[in-house]
Amino acid sequence: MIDTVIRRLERFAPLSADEKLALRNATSGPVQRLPAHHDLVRQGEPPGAAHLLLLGFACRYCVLPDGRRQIMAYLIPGDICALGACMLERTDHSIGTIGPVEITQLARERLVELTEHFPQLTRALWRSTLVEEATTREWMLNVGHRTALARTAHLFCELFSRLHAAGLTSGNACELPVTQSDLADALALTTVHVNRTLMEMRRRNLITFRHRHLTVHDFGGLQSTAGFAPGYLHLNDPSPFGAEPPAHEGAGRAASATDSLPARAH
Amino acid sequence: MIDTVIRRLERFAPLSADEKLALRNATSGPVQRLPAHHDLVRQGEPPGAAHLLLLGFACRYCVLPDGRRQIMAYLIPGDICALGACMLERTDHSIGTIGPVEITQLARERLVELTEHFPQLTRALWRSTLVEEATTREWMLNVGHRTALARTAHLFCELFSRLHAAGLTSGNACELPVTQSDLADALALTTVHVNRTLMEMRRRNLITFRHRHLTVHDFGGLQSTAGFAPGYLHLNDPSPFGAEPPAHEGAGRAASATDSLPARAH
DNA sequence: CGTAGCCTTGACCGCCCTCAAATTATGTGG
DNA sequence: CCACATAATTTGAGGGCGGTCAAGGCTACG
Repeated sequence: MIDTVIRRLERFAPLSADEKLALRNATSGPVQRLPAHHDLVRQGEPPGAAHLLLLGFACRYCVLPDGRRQIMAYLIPGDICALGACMLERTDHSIGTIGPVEITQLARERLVELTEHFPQLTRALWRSTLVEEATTREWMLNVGHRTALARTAHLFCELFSRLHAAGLTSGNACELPVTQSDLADALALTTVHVNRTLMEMRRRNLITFRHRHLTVHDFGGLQSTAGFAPGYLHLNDPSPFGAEPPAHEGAGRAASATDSLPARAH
Repeated sequence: MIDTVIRRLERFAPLSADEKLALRNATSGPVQRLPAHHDLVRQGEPPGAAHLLLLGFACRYCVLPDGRRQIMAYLIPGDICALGACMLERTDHSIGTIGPVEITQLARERLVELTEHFPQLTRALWRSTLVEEATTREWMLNVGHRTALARTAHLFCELFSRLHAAGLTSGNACELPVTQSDLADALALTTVHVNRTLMEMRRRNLITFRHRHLTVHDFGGLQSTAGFAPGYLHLNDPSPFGAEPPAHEGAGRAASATDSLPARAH
């Protein structure tokens, strides 16, 4: 798994052998198993350590005074959780597991050491947090401007693309260990409406999502209903289904030609 | 102005004399005046340079295929525009002026040099982008979960606090050179509804916003209608109006005791 | 086999959008 | 300094997307 992380970081900056070794050493601690709904970092507390997520899903979230939860990012295997939080003195959000997960710690002091000695590695890590920020901005577009259908489609496009890049898809399907309620919290919708939207998406033969298992029937259709342009993910990977000009590319929405996504699985 | 920037960066990491000097030199270029609605960075293009904003307002924004604009951040004097964009190969958003501005450039090569030689400065810059990200997350809460009234109040709380920290307020008032349409694009509302909301806020004697001039009549009330907790801004400055326990601090919303905001001006 | 969490469906309602038009600033050339 | 054009603000009427409340069915797991 650490190889996946290094490969991803090297897209952001070339790493020397020393830097790779240092990163390996920093993440070579014991593997911890954690249950579902367990907080790695809690809002308002000083950050403990960062964590490399090996298995399972986690999320960055906030809880509002009235108890509603907003999920601000999904974290998938290969992601470093709480890297940003770890660089600040006080965290303004929580990071928690969704289902059971496996992680390995990346101690805060080690991280500070790394950033003091290795400028290229630092740049790579910085850039990876910038991509997270770009994703957050895209989510802001999602909750602010898109209809429930487009919004949900967009989330599925993003997750499927990221899981594909991480090698966690098989064909046009993948495991997505989240409940409809987790989706609702990420989409700023109610579970009731997420359910209706999922029904509608199945009716349109875009996707089916059952038993925490996602099948994409028509990625092109999904993409165009979402207005999904994957550039912000900075994946640079071959897209899940080949190549096709991204749909809905009107004024200003930019997408590089190399990472467009295709119309139809099978 | 550069002193303001350095002071802010020093809250994130202690800077050596060398680092401060290098930063001064990097931003000592000629002052440029730019008109309103001028793009500094354009969505999809490789980033040119970063810019230190000296006077006037700018914003980070995206334009959706249907022409709607989402403003994702307001940039005020003392902010470094496009720092994040400059660290990535391709920008996924635009940065444009709102009214006329004065800026000074920070060339990309200089920025790369700085980050290669000065780890503390790099950390400070990194952290400043992390605070931007935290602000983006807060905006996501805004557009996703708050009513038009709370949403607008939240934006005013944030802007007033930031302007206060930058020394750009006078008493309970400040210049806010944005139109209702600019507010609408930031709040994911229509101008029509922003107008109605501003009316309502004046009726409640919270604020008046006329002729690009904001007067805060009741910051405490504004804060509590917004559910505003300023921790995410990492200002560490004395709050605009003194001290008071933040309102609406229910489950999970954390705020440090040092940066709460007060009930009433005068 | 029982229980708790998760999913599904229906009826009703409210916040904010849409469309349209009037009124008031802002700015520019004469 | 005024005439005019353009931008910005204000107000009204009506409609739709998604929320709320409520109840029933399904699935997983001990």
